[in-house]
Amino acid sequence: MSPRRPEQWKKIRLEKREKILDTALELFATHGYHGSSVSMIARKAGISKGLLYTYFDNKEHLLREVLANGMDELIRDLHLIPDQGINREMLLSYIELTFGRLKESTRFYQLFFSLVVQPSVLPIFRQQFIERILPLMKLLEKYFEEQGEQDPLAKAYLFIAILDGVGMDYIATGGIYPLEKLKDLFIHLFLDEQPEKRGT
Amino acid sequence: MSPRRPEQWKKIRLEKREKILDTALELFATHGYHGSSVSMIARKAGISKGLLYTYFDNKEHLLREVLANGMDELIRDLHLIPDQGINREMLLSYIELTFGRLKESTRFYQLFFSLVVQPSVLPIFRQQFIERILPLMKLLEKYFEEQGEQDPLAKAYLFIAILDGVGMDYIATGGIYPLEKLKDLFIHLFLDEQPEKRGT
Amino acid sequence: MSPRRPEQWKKIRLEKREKILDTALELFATHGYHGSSVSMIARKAGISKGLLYTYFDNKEHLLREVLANGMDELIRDLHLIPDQGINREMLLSYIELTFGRLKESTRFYQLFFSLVVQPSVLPIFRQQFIERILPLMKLLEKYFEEQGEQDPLAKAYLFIAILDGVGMDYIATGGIYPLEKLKDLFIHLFLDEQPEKRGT
Amino acid sequence: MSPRRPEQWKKIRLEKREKILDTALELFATHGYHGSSVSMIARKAGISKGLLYTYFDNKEHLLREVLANGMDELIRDLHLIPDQGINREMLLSYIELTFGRLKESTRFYQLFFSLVVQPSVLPIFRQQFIERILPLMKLLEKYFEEQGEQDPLAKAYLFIAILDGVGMDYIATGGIYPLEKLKDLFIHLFLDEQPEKRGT
DNA sequence: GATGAATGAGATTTCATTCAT
DNA sequence: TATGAATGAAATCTCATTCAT
Repeated sequence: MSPRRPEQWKKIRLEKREKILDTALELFATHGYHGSSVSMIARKAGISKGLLYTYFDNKEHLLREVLANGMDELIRDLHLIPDQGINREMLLSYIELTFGRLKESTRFYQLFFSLVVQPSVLPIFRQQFIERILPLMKLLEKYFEEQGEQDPLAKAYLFIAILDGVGMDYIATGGIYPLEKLKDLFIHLFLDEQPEKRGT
Repeated sequence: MSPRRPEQWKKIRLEKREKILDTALELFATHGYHGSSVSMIARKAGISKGLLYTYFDNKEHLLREVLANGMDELIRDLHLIPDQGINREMLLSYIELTFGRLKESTRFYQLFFSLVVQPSVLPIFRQQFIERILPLMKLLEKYFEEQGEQDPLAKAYLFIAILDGVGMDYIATGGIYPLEKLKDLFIHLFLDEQPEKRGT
Repeated sequence: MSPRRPEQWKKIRLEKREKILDTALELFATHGYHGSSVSMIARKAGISKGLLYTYFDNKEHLLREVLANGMDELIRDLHLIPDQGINREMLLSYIELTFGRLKESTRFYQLFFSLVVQPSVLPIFRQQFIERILPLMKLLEKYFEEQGEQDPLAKAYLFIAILDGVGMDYIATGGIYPLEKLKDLFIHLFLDEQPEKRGT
Repeated sequence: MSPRRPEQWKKIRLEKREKILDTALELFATHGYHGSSVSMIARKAGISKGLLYTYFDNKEHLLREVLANGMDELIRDLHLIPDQGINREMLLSYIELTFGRLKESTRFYQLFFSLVVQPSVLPIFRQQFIERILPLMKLLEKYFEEQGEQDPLAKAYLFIAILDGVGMDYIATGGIYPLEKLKDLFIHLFLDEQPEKRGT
């Protein structure tokens, strides 16, 4: 056997790392962090426990990496620049992307929600989450303000709540959930409605 | 000395049982089922591990009882009779009650959501949950149909999604969440709107 | 309710004590000493754990009493006086009684055998047992010597071994064991045979 | 450094497994199944409790393996083929081997007897035991029939009873038991006797 | 006399982590 | 790099015994 060149080694390591992260995501998402043992993860990933510990310092670090990994994927191509404000088109594309990601990365959303609901598992997580969502809230508030909403902040909260609620219900019910319909209804609700007509 | 009378024993047991259930709910909700040890629960409830096992056969049974207990409280006074259909007033009262319960029984909602998202912890739970929510869905669909909605089922899904999303966000953010505002917005959205005006 | 007279109390206590001993015998015999919990015994005897401890100091004492009780029953009417030697008639009656006791007190034999085989459970027991069986051995040896046996001690050992073996097999196989036949064969073997004819 | 080769791992595991089985046999035999804790076994075998569970799924499985192991040893070289019947020579060799095994594998016999007497510990065991002894009974019955015995089945029962009784007494009394003498007497009883002379 | 709640020690079992090879 | 044996702490659960009433 010829010795592998450095970049080959690197590639192998990266692939194996990815494999571990995927497996860990799946197990953490379905059984929870405390409900998934390192042995289970290693076995399902097809490696030894010992090797896993050369990739990740410990179980908590593994969880952090799983989260970081998933977050990166989640916000890929999702460029909402806080300073510039958003328009109707940008919001539409944001919604489309978010619903798409929900389908692609269901597992990650599942883990995500479980950690949001149960923050004691990884205390820093909730803080990070709030920090990340605040800029979005600001943008939404500004957008709804420009649209002439009476209470733009509340509307922003509602926007987020629906995204979260649809996500949770989609995860809870699985394939039978009418995700597309909900998306259309959602878009209709936030983009087509003419708020100035309300109350007249 | 005379032994305690049966009703004395009963009272003692009932009170202690309640205490254990409360403690377990709190810990299961914040740390998750696997993240809460029986020792923790016993210590926090001020009793020995051994005694806990005279009240509940095992940890899983304790969880089931916690759930059953919470469910009972959740649906107390919430009489939606499937056969008769619902009107505006009944829906309003349902919403008011649900938002109220969210505030009163936040802990239970937290546990509830975590189990919905992570069904492997207690597999029967998801099934039970779906069975319980189906009648409500039917009622909502019928109501929205009578209101002249184009897609009443989707609207019903949206209704549930918002409740879930608001609940989750309220739990995730704690006291700072503008629950009352969201309730008003929610009521406005589903009860005040005149759908026949849409698109005109 | 009129207060019970002292002898009534005494009678009640004695009966309850008997009930506990019976229950303990049954459980110790079937599940073993370590396999039978005090709770099980109390529940099956229809009393509370606390009461049991007013009758017996602790679990080991209970076992001792069970053994003493059973032993008394076992050797009732079985008068083999070491000094006087035994004759054919006495031996026959001893065999008859022993086989009869095996049927009556199967449970006790079961416990007995289990303790003989596993002496660490109650260390004193083996010693007591050996002390009790030695006089019988002496009598048997003397009897077989008088019968002209070549090796009377070995014959005595065989005598005991068959009793033990039949007892064990009877317990192991239950009702289907042909105890009567074995008794006849046994009697024939030790009482009918004319040893002086052997080898001629 | 290179990892251990598979056969090295295998050898290590096999040896340690044997060590655990030996220790478990000794403790189960002397203190009984319920009387021997996993901690005791692990400590005596010189390993941690945790490691024991990588070798055996649980305590009951350990007991089963101990039994299977011992059974294999017990019946090694003991070929009694049911179809062909047995002759005097084969029976003699069977007796010799059995008495030999009693000496070699005293511990196993001890465990064996305790489980026969107390079947609730491992319910399947008694059934297995009966199934294994039935063929032997059949062979013995046929042999004694050919020898002209009046009641060959009873004689077969007696044969087994003596083996069991001698075994039990040997275990109960330890080194002082005259095993060899009993063997000679046993052989004399079943192989030298001329049954046709009886009753004349 | 009688109850059964209560305990603490210890039982069985699991698991994150380390280590020799 | 990779293995899986090995550990010790901690998890779930049991049980002999005590105690207030």
